Amino acid sequence: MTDAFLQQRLLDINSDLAERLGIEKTDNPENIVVDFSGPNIAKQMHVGHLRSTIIGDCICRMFEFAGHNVIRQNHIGDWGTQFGRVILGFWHLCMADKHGNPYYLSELEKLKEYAKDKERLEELCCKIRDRHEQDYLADVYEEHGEYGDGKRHFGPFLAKVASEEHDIREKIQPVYQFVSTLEDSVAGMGLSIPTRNSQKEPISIPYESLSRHITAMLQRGGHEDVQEREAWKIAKHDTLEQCQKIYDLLKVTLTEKDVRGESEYKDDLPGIVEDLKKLGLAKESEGATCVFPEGFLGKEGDPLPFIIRKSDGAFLYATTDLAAMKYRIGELKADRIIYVTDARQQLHFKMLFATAKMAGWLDDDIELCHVTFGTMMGTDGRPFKTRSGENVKLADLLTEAVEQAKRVVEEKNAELSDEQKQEIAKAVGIGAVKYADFSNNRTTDYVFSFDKMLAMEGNTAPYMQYAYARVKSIERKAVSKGIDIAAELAGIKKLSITEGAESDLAKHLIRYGEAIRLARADCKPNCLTAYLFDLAQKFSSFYNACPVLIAGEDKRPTRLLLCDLTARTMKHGLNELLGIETVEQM
RNA sequence: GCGCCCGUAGCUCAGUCGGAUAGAGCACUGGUUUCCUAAACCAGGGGUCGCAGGUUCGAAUCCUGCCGGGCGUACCA
Repeated sequence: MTDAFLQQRLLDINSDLAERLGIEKTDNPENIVVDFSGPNIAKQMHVGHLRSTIIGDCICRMFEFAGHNVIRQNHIGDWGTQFGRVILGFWHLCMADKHGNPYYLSELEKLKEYAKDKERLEELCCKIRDRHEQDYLADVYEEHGEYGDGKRHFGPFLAKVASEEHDIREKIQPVYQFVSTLEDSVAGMGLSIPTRNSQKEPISIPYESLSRHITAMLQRGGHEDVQEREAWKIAKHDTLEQCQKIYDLLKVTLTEKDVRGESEYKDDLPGIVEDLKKLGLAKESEGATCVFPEGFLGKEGDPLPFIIRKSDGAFLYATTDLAAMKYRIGELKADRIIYVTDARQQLHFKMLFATAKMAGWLDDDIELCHVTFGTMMGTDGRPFKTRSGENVKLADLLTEAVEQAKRVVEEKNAELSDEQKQEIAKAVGIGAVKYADFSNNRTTDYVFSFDKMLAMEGNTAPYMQYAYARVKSIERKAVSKGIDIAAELAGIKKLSITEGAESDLAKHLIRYGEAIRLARADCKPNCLTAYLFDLAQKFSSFYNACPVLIAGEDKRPTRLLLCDLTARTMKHGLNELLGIETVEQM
């Protein structure tokens, strides 16, 4: 690389008025659908959603910057089995209301406590089941030979809930957990519970499959379930509101308009199954409707099914994903679809892609891409959980990160105002969580540690943010010394790069576009963080070796330019592409 | 059993469509503040790239086998 070339590139970047640091847009803009985040209804976002959410967001930002038309799709889990659990949860809320006792709270604790004590667990489950049966039967009536349930208590309760949604807000999540935990607990105990089938005939089913039974009935499209759907809407709205707060906190570019959940495809599901049957691809097998894509083998070497309808008639995520894919190709005109999920879903997506291909739903030029990532581990080397083995809520994790960052700020910079400290703590804490994730190779598991991610040394958010703050500090000092940076940079025609640190920094600055290209091509944010870390290191060396403001007239403009380009590049990378905040002072 | 991912310095990891003495960070050792933020910088030690073959002028990288770990493998997502 000649000096002339290097200087010309730096001057070109400096004079780029489009704020693109001299990086061109693509000549070939595509419609790129990115499916990411996808939290579940009635469950708070937990650490399991973090990676998909922020990696997916980064991918969107990178393709958008390249000039593509990115269509974000938050494929939330609001149909499927959770649906039945939410309804069952509401039923328990109703019964708790009737008894004047929120039994689900204390019983949830006990179910967890007795998890390893089979005898006591069984005793508790029997007690719960017996009360359930009594409550259910007390709410059933028969008139003129017609069998109905929920007319006395559950129906009116749901009507009340629909009109007083704020009252229910706090209760959905614990009761949902209660239902899930109860289901897990009673599995294999051989308990059964009375309910009805879709012909409104009384039947008895295994207790652990009650929520699935409800799901299946609702998916068959019972018109008498209007109330349940109304209540479910409240739960969904509530969950999304909580999620949006977290997206905003994380600086993730998802909004309500990007939400298109599983339920949006519910009316398409029977058609999907029919179409695949007509094409001769879907067959009945062990009561379920399955596609057997070529090349997928099960344990005994037999063909592996891609199940699109369960034996109880309910649809599942395979069906929904097929419907979503048709929508994205047909309505959104996707040229490329990127799915961002954990690596465990690889087989599902391989079979999904194979099925869509066999069905002829894919033009050859449509690219399907499954971007996977590893599990977040605790420092003990096991998947990151709380001490009691539960998923860590994302809201709690982020709060903790900001608090820990606040402590560091207090320690390092006690003289700042409270407001400044809080702002810095937020940028550093949230930034640290995101940066730690981005800087690790997507495909491998990574160990989550507050201590490491909040360290000032090494490839961390605070180190980057500090480097940025130091550049900004030079600018502030320049103003107080009466140096007009804008004027010096505008009039710059020729650079003077003599020191090794200057040249190292300069050469690195002109390679930003290359780093972005690499990161985007493989959907690997760590390529970008590696570049930015190198940049911060090279700047720090330069900062130490080459004084800027006291440099002679011959050197100062060049050094000011290097500072300015460093700041612009770091800010662009951190803010625009990674969604990590920078602060002017720290 | 089969499939996918991983195995690189004491620790955490980059580098993997072949290219020169294999790179960071942490930790460890020593040094640097009359000068723009020391949350920094500089210097140093430390690696048979899991093992064994093969392809190649050249392999951490590609191929085969093995060992070790993780995940998945019919009605959860």
